[in-house]
Amino acid sequence: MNIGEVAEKTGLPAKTIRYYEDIGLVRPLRGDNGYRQFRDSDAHKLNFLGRARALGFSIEDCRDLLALWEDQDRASADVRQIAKGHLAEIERKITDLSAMRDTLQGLVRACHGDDRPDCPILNGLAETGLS
Amino acid sequence: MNIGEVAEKTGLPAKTIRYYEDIGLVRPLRGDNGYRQFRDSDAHKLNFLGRARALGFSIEDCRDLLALWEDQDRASADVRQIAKGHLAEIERKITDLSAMRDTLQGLVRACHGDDRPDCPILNGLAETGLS
DNA sequence: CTTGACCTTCCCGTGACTGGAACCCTTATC
DNA sequence: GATAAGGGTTCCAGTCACGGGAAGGTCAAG
Repeated sequence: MNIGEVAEKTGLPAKTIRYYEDIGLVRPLRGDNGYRQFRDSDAHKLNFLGRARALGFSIEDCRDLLALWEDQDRASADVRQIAKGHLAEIERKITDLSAMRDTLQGLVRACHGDDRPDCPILNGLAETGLS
Repeated sequence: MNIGEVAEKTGLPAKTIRYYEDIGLVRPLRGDNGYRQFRDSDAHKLNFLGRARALGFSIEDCRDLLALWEDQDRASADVRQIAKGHLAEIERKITDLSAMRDTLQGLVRACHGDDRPDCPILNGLAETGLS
């Protein structure tokens, strides 16, 4: 099938699929007209990639996961290792964002938000550790 | 003061400070030797920028916040608007990441993670919406 | 034969920096 | 006066994972 069809099936933009070929994640055949010809196995790979990306895995993680997926002799421990690492990263981000949210919420709540210039948000941002 | 000193005071890397000058967020003077000369007001601006960036505000938000900070006749409502918009963005990110975490946690828990190839994580990623 | 949808490659831009090369200035030491 | 260390300067390239758009080739329908 052509790139448009596989794009629709996988939900990935054609641009993204071309990019994935560029970096060697997928290797479709080529027809006489130069068009990419995707096999079912290519579509399944792209589907896998789309799901992994949607879970926030980096492209390099995806590359490793794909290799493990293809490897019938893999150890599930290797997969789990990658997933746990990524999970930790996600949790770190959530922690960071939650801290930002809490601070920002405090400032927003303290600000009356009218047409006067007095503003606890700006005061909070201007707080100095400078000597 | 020179860039090294203001970098230490604000906690921002010198590279970042040069970048901020490049994009017009701060405009230090120049000495006869070509070195940037930062006034206290520059250091305070950079401190403000560092705090706003640490709360995840984009550079363009920072630019607007800085302008409001400098404007004695600002309306605090304008500041609050920016902050609330950013807060909503943060909350959206937290929601997205939490969904990823939940899915991933489910997969990781289901995976025994030993030397056998059978792996619920890979199975989960391979699940297809393809016909 | 033409139209329009699809495909191709190629190059630039994104955000917010970071790293590195090549070079200049200042200060201290020998 | 020479030299070395530790500042500073500019400029260019790279990051990550694509997206936009130009210029052009291909295919099916009318």
